[in-house]
Amino acid sequence: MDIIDRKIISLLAQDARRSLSDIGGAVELSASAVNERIRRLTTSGAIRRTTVDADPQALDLPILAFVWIALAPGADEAAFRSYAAAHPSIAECHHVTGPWSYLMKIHVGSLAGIEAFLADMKEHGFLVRSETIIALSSVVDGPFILKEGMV
Amino acid sequence: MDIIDRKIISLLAQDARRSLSDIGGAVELSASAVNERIRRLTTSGAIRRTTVDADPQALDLPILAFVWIALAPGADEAAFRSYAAAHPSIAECHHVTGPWSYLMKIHVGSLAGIEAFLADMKEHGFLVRSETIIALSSVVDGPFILKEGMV
DNA sequence: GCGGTCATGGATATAATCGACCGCAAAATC
DNA sequence: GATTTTGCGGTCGATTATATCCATGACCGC
Repeated sequence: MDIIDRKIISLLAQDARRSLSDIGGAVELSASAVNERIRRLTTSGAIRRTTVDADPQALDLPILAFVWIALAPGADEAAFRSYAAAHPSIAECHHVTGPWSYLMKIHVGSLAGIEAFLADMKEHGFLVRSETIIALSSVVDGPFILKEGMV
Repeated sequence: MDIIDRKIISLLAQDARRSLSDIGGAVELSASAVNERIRRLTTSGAIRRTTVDADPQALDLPILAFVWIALAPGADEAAFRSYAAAHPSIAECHHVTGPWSYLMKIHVGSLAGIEAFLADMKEHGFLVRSETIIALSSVVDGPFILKEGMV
């Protein structure tokens, strides 16, 4: 993982469809060498995957919200984790410091979608208390990766 | 934007390097048709870009934190926005509801990096008050896109 | 029936992949 | 300390796979 690898990752981050020879030109290496480096970065896990950043608006998911939750006492943490992993609306879910247990980032179609989301978690017995913060606008937007179950 | 377009986006989200004929097989369309759909999705903006999801650990940015900030009264919002957009550590920055002005997601190399980050914002005159939440672990991890200035 | 939209299939251009070979630098040996 | 060995990472050219383009044809709504 040298400076060239970083440069390659940075270039791919901007546009993963650039050709190997194009990238090679940018880092002064042959296409083959770049290919080999990308292969190594991928197998070592430094590059986790190549993906597409979609527009949530175009997919009818205009609402971005952050949900803090306190897990119900005695809740099955493992069950919660697989629930969160499989849930199509949950883009991220982090165990965090501070007064709450988890912070989740969710994409939904409407405010009703937030209500349904919270109700579903309550039904599953995970939720005792939560706080929802809605993003009004995004100065710097993270990529939106469509989850499998969301189709 | 029909169900096939969504399926294509979903397939690309999992692995943007799949071949057109491969995707064509999955959605029962020819490679050409898939190519044309992807072209349309890209020009219409439904697909914003193809990118690579990197491992922050591999890039020596093991710490993920969320920072709430209250913008200094009378601070130049436009200046703050361009500062945030250009800042290499800021993966996301959202204007949000609730008691704080902005919620930011940042990747740094160490706890000292958080301190430096906050100090820099204070120096720029944006910050009056902030609260930092550190992610201990991630149940569902968002993609990490290496920002240009981070190389 | 007509125009527009979208898919097909084959031809062509472009790009990725593979294999043989080379050079440098570090480790091992004399 | 000099020399050989070894392994990593590179280049180049050949091969294969893939994307792109184009002409044609089916389907749908008007």
